[in-house]
Amino acid sequence: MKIKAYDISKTASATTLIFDAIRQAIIKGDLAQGEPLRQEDIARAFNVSRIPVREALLKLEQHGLITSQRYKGAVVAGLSLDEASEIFEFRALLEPEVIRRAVPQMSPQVLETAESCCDAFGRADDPMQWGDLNRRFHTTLYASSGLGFHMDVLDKAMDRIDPYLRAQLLLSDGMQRANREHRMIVEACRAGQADRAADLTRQHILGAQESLSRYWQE
Amino acid sequence: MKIKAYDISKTASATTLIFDAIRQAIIKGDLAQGEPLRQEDIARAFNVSRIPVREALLKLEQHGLITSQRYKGAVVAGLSLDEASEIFEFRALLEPEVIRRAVPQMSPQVLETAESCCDAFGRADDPMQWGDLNRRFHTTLYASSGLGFHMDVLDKAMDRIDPYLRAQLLLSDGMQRANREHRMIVEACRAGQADRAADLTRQHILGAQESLSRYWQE
DNA sequence: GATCTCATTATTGGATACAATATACATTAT
DNA sequence: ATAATGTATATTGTATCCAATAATGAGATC
Repeated sequence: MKIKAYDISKTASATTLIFDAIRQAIIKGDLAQGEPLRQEDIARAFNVSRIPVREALLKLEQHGLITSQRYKGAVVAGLSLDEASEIFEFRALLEPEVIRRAVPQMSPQVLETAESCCDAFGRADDPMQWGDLNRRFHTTLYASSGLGFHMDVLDKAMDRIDPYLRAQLLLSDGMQRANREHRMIVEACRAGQADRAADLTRQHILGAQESLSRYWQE
Repeated sequence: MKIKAYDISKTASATTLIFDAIRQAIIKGDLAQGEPLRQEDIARAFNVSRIPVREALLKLEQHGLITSQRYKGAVVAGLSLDEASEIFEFRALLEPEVIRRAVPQMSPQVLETAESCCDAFGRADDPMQWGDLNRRFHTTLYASSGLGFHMDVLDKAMDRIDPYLRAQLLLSDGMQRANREHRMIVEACRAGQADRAADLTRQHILGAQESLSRYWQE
């Protein structure tokens, strides 16, 4: 079983815990696309019945992380390069607006956290951490925007594309460039330059997309 | 094969049917915000057990149409003016891009369908039909874009805001103006003017938002 | 009268059992 | 041998039952 199965606690519903565990496994690439997810197997792994498992799978399907067919079960969703590109473009459209709104609201504490992500990002040598820190960097800045709905759909978009983003970070200068661009974005935020932060964010995303697209065909 | 095999409604699961029914009820305003949704009641209404009902409620929660608390149940989600405005702005950001991509791909048939929506819109006197036709008008045009992810999140945004959009159509010149603007959008599409269609769409949405905001305050 | 237990009830979360469907394999007919 | 058909098995969908929790109300205490 490739899913990390915690023993269920009472604080959160079983459904939520199972959802989180499988989501992590997919995002980190532990579960490859197309991998089937059998209700019974998952239920055994978590020491629960199939009911909460089914509800977790339903949530995963809504997030686009799995696809399921009636009476046939669920598999980890695949993503073609075209679909990945579409989601990159979606992010490139949305995130500049989000950060533009966030900049005027950013507390020093938020900027501090973002910079600590940059520092840790530069020091980390575990490729898996890069993905986590990259994601935390962006969500930290965006949180100040106060935009609930935008963030909801953005989270979904990031979930969907996360494995590809991690792959992009592993490319020759992927991590180096991401680090450079992150620091420029923070700088613009600290200076209160919302438009510049928005523009840098847009280029940051489109750059990652292009980088991934180039290296895709080999 | 001479026998035409209609698919009995076995194709859809009970969960799906319940989800659709409740979604419609919320979108059309039959269920007011804050209205509690008891699993047992719904199960009786559909002659099923609570299991498919719970799964339908989960999907509705993912769509943002209801909110639920552990051991306390679900209620129809509310939406403040601020939240509604955010979603209008979200749509204003996304839909111009979607239609811009759709215009070059539109078949004559699609344009025909869109115009038939306009005609029916003008003739209809039932306010409830306006909302349906308005929605169908937009989704018809957008379908040509081939953007799967964009449409997914857009559907969610439209679901969320639909009751407010219907309210806006009921305002003094809401329906008249919508009709006018719809025809201008179709015209641009037919002429292959993607940028113009995008711009008109943006103004169409922001106009509806402003109209609703003004009315809201008095 | 107000408020604080504490039992009662209503409602949701989850487990078990059964029904519906798909898949894999064996069997038969051509 | 190949395609069609029947059977067994695996897997999902749903119903029924029990457990955990929240809402309700009656009586006790001040």
